Amino acid sequence: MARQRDAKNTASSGGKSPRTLTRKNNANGRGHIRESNELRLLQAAETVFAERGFSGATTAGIAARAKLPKANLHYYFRTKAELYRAVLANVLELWLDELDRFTPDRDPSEAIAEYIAAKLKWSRLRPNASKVFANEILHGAPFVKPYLERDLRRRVEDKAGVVREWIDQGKMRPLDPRHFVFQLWAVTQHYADFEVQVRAVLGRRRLTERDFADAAANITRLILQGALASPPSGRIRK
Amino acid sequence: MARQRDAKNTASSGGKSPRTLTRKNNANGRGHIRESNELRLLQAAETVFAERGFSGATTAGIAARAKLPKANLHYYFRTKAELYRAVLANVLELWLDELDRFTPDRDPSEAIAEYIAAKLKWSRLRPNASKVFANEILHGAPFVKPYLERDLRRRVEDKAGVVREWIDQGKMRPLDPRHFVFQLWAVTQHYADFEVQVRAVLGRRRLTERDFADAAANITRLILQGALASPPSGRIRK
DNA sequence: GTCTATATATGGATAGAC
DNA sequence: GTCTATCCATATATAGAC
Repeated sequence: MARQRDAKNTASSGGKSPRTLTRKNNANGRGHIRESNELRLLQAAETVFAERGFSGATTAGIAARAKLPKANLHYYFRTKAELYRAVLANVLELWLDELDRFTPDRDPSEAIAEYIAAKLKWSRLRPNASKVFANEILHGAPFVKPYLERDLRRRVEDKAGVVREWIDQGKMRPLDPRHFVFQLWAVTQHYADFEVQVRAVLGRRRLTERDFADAAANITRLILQGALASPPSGRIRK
Repeated sequence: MARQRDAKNTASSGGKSPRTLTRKNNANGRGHIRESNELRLLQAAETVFAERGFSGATTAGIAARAKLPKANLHYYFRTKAELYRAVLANVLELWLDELDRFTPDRDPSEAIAEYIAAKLKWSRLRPNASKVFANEILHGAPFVKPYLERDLRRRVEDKAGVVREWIDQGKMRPLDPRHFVFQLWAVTQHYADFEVQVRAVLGRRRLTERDFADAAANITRLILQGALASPPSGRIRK
């Protein structure tokens, strides 16, 4: 019983666990402690899971980074796996809606450019979120496989339909929409997931905003030139 | 310091460790046992490190998969880290020379298409090698950072020079050569590293040769259309 | 609701028999 | 050169005092 806590309630939604209602955390504004502690743990966990992976991360390490005693962590999140799930849920929520810009009525060049910019923005602002997800997928998606096979698949199918419409309208070159989405994901997330390598090659101690601007410009040009029906060349335009 | 064994000696080069020379492993053809055992351990390790990461992998698990007792593993590779280094060295060797097709005199469209095909081939044939490397980078490259900062950086600088020449010759659009290389890496390695996600979205139980052929076709078209100076449109050609 | 102290498990590494 | 038995460190999780 009271041992089962929902991973989702930590994902910034307001869903309080029953236990929260016990003492001093209602109308008058209490429950701050729980909320702020959970948030600190989630942030710490995002960093540590990104740096060390699931197995490499230790609850002691996460707690230390959050500046809370280890037992406290286990009070808020019963197991390491539960905390990990909560972190993953955050990442998915972060990315989920960015593909929504793909609608048949929009200009593909605009929608695609915006999507690239948005994903790169997350790679810059939340590299650890991206890394945790990458690590999860890399190792066979033991936690999020069902999500990939249901929700993500549908979502991509859906947006693939939009891309097909763009192609039919003569706005894009003929291409496989699903592979196209893979390519968008790959090039944008690369700057978070392979950050160390990017830094090494560019000779940077840290990636600057400028570097990300360069990346955005290069990616956008490459993708748009590569995928859009070239306006100057004499393609059929309805 | 005698504790440090060179990672490279295990990487299929003939460099035998001193200990190898003790009993029955020279001219007359012995040392088979060692060679075959090391090979089996390396293959098992590649799989297990790919599936679980460095911390998640256990020497017991690797030994079990290689069908050798755990102590045997520690006989051939003193520590888990040493075995891991050997696996990494294999991957690097695998990829190292593929960029060599980039030479100023070659046609960029050919060289680039070949490079994409080669990297995709490795993603198909040795996905675990790619995953081990991705995992290493993801977690800050604790083992290969020096390699990235010296060898890899120089190599990319070198090939960036070639791309610049191609641009100057009017064969490619103006773009940042280093980011261009990142994009090649990202889209090709994606099919190994994010394989589970690709499978989920495509609804495959396994990726087929056909899937890789589709990926190759889509990537090649996108990149070539995106990066090459378009012959039909009226760009300046020296 | 917080934290110290600890039970229990697991894994890396090695000693020492064969 | 091989492998069983074991040492020791570390990690998850919880009991129980505050």
